[in-house]
Amino acid sequence: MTTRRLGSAEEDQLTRAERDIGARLGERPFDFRAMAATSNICRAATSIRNHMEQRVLAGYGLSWSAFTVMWVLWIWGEQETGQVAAETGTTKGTLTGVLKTLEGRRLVLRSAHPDDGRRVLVRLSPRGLAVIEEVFPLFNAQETFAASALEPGEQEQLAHLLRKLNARLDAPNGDGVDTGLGAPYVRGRTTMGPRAV
Amino acid sequence: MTTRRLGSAEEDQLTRAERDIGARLGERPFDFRAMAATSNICRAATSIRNHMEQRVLAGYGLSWSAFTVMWVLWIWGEQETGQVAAETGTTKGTLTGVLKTLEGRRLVLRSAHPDDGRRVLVRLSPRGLAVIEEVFPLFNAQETFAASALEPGEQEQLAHLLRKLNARLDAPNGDGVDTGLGAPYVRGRTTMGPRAV
DNA sequence: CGCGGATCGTTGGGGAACGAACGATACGGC
DNA sequence: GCCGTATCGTTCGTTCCCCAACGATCCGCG
Repeated sequence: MTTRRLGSAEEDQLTRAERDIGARLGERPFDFRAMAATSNICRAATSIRNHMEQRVLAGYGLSWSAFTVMWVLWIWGEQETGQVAAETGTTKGTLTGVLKTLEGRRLVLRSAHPDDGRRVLVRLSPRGLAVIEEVFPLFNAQETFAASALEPGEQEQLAHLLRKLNARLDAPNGDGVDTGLGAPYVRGRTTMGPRAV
Repeated sequence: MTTRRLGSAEEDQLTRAERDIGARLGERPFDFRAMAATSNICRAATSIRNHMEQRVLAGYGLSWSAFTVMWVLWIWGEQETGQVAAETGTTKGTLTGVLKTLEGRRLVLRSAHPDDGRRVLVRLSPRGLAVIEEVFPLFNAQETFAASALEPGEQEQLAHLLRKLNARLDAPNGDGVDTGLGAPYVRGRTTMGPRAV
């Protein structure tokens, strides 16, 4: 093994992919520390989400987005749809569709804003409340399973490091219009911008 | 506003969302440690991916999946499409579409397997090689930016913790058919072969 | 050989998500 | 009071992705 740029102390812990990458790119001046951190974040998030969708949410016919919306309404109560969109990390247009689905299944209720005719308030229906109160314990149990690879102190340290990283990414360029309350289980975008090349 | 700068002391603390969650669910016997770890992973991954798509990939008209495929071909060279699908974490069907797009843009080349008529080999075209060699340094520079919220030692520790967590999630039930080489920037769900549920 | 089962890549349908454009509503300058 | 501007939620068109079939190909066994 001829990799030397990567951390030599804990090479035993590197994944096979990371070793191959070091062998392929090790001579180039890349930031392998940052690469290891960010790529493992992406990988972990994908694994967690797949795990949850398959083990918990599929049994209730809930998409990740739908679960996230219900979670936000559960924690913070009735809200305007714009706030929910910001907190769940989706666009307003997407949220309209998600809410339509949830409303069709009688899990959420829409109501007009008392003072502002443009706004719409959303809240969990009694049935939606029952669902999230049943689903989330299962969800949390799977979180426990995933985190059980780490000691409690390690779990806290992981969260601590990620919070610092998130603080940097959430507000990179000014303007205090941050993503709202910062709901944890955010959902990401998928599209790209203009076509080039 | 840029004037609203949180002191580093506060950044150690929980996010506003986490405090609200504690206020809302604190009385219930949930695993808040695991919740903090997993939810911050999801949040960080979303932020990273959005950041990369907007700052780097959009300028080249590359989707995250397309970038991941090109990255795999860059590191591991010519491969069968099935291997690429497994390593990038997409289904075979999705990969067909991605490869069709990339082939239409002359970034990858398909060729028949010499021995097995069912299989198809994929590799980067010279133009695709030029693109990934131009894009990845920019990508890595943004990784550096994201990770700059942490000290080098913290970056390594973060990667270390995530590797342990990934190891647990990647092979929970040993049907042995792991996800291949374990490409870092995985996307979507890994092709789940048999019906597990 | 020849046939049945297994494996591979492709296809088509449906769901999710984004961005841009649209009507409806609220607010402020005149 | 009125009209231009801003904001809010919805709709529309596109892109992306998963999944369940499907045809093509390979392999083992009689």
